[in-house]
Amino acid sequence: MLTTLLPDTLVIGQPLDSLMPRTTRHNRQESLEKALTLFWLKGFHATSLKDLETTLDMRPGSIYAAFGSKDQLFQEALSRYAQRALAELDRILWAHDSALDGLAAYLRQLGGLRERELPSRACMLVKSLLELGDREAAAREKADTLLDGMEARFIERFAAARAQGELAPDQDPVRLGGRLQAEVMGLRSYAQRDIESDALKALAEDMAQSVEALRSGSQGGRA
Amino acid sequence: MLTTLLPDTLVIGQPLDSLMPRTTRHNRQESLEKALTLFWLKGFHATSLKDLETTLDMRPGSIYAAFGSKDQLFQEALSRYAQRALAELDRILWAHDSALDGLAAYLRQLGGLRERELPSRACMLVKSLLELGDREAAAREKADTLLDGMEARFIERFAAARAQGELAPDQDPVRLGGRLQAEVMGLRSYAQRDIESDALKALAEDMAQSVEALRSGSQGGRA
DNA sequence: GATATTTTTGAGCGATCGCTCAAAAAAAGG
DNA sequence: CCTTTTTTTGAGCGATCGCTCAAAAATATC
Repeated sequence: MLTTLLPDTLVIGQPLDSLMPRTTRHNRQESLEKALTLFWLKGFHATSLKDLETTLDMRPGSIYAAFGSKDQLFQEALSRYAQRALAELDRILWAHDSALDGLAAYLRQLGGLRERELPSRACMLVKSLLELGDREAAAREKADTLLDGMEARFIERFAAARAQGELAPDQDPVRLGGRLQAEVMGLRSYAQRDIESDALKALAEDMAQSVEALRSGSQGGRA
Repeated sequence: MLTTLLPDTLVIGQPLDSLMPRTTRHNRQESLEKALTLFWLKGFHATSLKDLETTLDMRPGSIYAAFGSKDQLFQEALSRYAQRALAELDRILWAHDSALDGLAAYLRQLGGLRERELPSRACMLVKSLLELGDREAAAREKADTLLDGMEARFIERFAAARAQGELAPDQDPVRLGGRLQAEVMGLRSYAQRDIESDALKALAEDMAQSVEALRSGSQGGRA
């Protein structure tokens, strides 16, 4: 067996090949989805590498080759979660001509949380915000940033409503957006409690009506 | 083990020498307070026995002799937390003749959360509700029960407001109480975010005004 | 002081934690 | 087929987890 001590040719990189993903046993997106489900359900600390190995059907080496570390995998899951949540929010908002109607519809839909089969009724971003400490500062800040993105969407919708005359000019979209964000956080945390489905629906309905009551010329009030 | 059946606080008078606790190096109440601070700050899973040993300045054996297990200690801390939170709530409510004013004052005071030095701005009961899983079901249910106690206080206040004519007869105290509970949960979770103190004050003010707007004859609306 | 009882200590248990890396297996190129 | 390169495996690392218990120290009773 002959071996060359030196490379016979200097190979310039082949960018096209390097961009072509070789077929792997595990689909990265599918693995990330499974990890997301697990992290959303159990939280960061209560999810062990053993749990991930079982759920992803991957051995530790493969997980680390694909995602780097438990912390990095968690952060990717957070981003994926926020991306889907934002898409869902947009889907509902776009289905309504009125910005206020869209926001109210989003709240009402949250009233059905107890019927849906989800890893958790609470928001994964809020769970992370409350669970993570200084040792996971990067992930916590990421959750905060992603929440900011959702709040920005609320603010944009209130601003649009005001521009269209739906909302009185003296209403502050930033303030309303923050309030709505806090209400959604509260509603979804409340949904995590051991309550009747009807109670959650009533709560969501009340919050939705509060948003609708902002409409100019409305009689207002928290009916 | 017998000692756990004995009262941990001295009762005035000394009628029963056999029930008099012997002087111990560690005060149980003080230890519990320290544990509460740690659990509130870091959560259940992120708080290790090593952390508790350091903070309480107790060796594992002493901790287990005094509190049974990490889980039991956590549950005692939860109860202590709720007891103090409820006392604080009552203190504010009692300072106002009007039930609605009392509730509004409670909300406004939460707007100052970022100035206060606390283990966490978020509610420990909510943190626990979102963090704990089936393996800590007992503690999670305890958190849920304690939250129910706070909500009952809100409902009672709204009922009192209605009885006094502050609130319109068609308003449902149960529904209003649930809504207020969700708003407080949301406000305090929002306070955990990386926001300006003024933004939190504005949010609390808006929520307080919503409660005040419930007053009969008020023009209502989410100003 | 002597004895009985309670409290505290701290070494260390078995289990699990997140993670590494040399070797094996699989896929791509010739 | 053989060679090269990438992916996957899985035993096992050092650290830490919650926790136990015999011994030591401290306190109460006589």
